[in-house]
Amino acid sequence: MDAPSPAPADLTELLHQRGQRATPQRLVILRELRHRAHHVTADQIRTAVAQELPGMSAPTVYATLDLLVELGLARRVDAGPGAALYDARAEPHHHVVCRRCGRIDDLDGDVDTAGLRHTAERQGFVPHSVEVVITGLCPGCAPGSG
Amino acid sequence: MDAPSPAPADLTELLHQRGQRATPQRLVILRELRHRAHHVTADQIRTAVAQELPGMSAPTVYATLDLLVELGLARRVDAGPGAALYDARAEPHHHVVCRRCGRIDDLDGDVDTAGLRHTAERQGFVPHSVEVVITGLCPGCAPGSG
DNA sequence: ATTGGTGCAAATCCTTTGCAATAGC
DNA sequence: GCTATTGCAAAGGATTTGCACCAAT
Repeated sequence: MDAPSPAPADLTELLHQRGQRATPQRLVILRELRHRAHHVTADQIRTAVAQELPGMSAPTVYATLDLLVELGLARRVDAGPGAALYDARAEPHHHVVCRRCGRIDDLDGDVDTAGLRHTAERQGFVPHSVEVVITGLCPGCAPGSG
Repeated sequence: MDAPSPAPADLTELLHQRGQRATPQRLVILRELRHRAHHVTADQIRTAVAQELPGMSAPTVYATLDLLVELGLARRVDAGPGAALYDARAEPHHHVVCRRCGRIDDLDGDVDTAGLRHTAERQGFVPHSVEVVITGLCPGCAPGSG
């Protein structure tokens, strides 16, 4: 199948390879990100990990999330105004955003990202990740549902 | 110099149908948006139209862009941190973002948005627009290009 | 011991809000 | 004339920066 969620130990190794340090903050943030099935904001991460590591600062959260994205262990999703979202789901997946209530859900199903990547390559780009965001009305906000 | 592109008169009519007013600010912003081949930030719009309508305020620009998006005449693209982008290109198109220099280009080619919309519908969503953003390295930043 | 990382607080940037004056209908 | 819309200024929220202390290697 697909990747069986690499253990957080990988992060330690990855960091050491780059001459960086495996701090508790980094390990805990990645674990929390993986523990969550869905996308979270930087602030939600901060709140969530406060139980394990009280006093973690916002700059640390942002820096760590950026680092995880750079390492390819997390994805950043910009879906409209407000805070950016992060997730560490192993399988590729995309999102639907309700433009009325702001709700964000996963879009399951097969997306031809290979084709999209190929198109980008033809333009000289080296694709790294593909984000698909569908804007519309969620079941709760769609007319005729309430 | 004048606009051979679709007449802004459409906007006037659309607004009147909704009991709203066709102000010069709205007409000029839409024309400017259509005149530009690419995506622009709200602030770039403000700078650009300053020649025609000096003193246009930021709130007006944001409100107008929101309105145009709501009317389906413009699209908002969230591609990473920083300011949101807007464009009024008629044909569906998507974007590639360089994660090193931040450059944003159009991704040309056929994207199966119909399939994506259908997938969203199966989840009970009413899709409005589909955004595809590919992150990676642009030709200038890719290794081996210079 | 070294130096990368963290926390604090303030700064910065983007966007929205409140209200009086203006201009479109 | 009625009221939507504008402009001003300031607030609001998300993210980043500078610097001193601490902790991972």
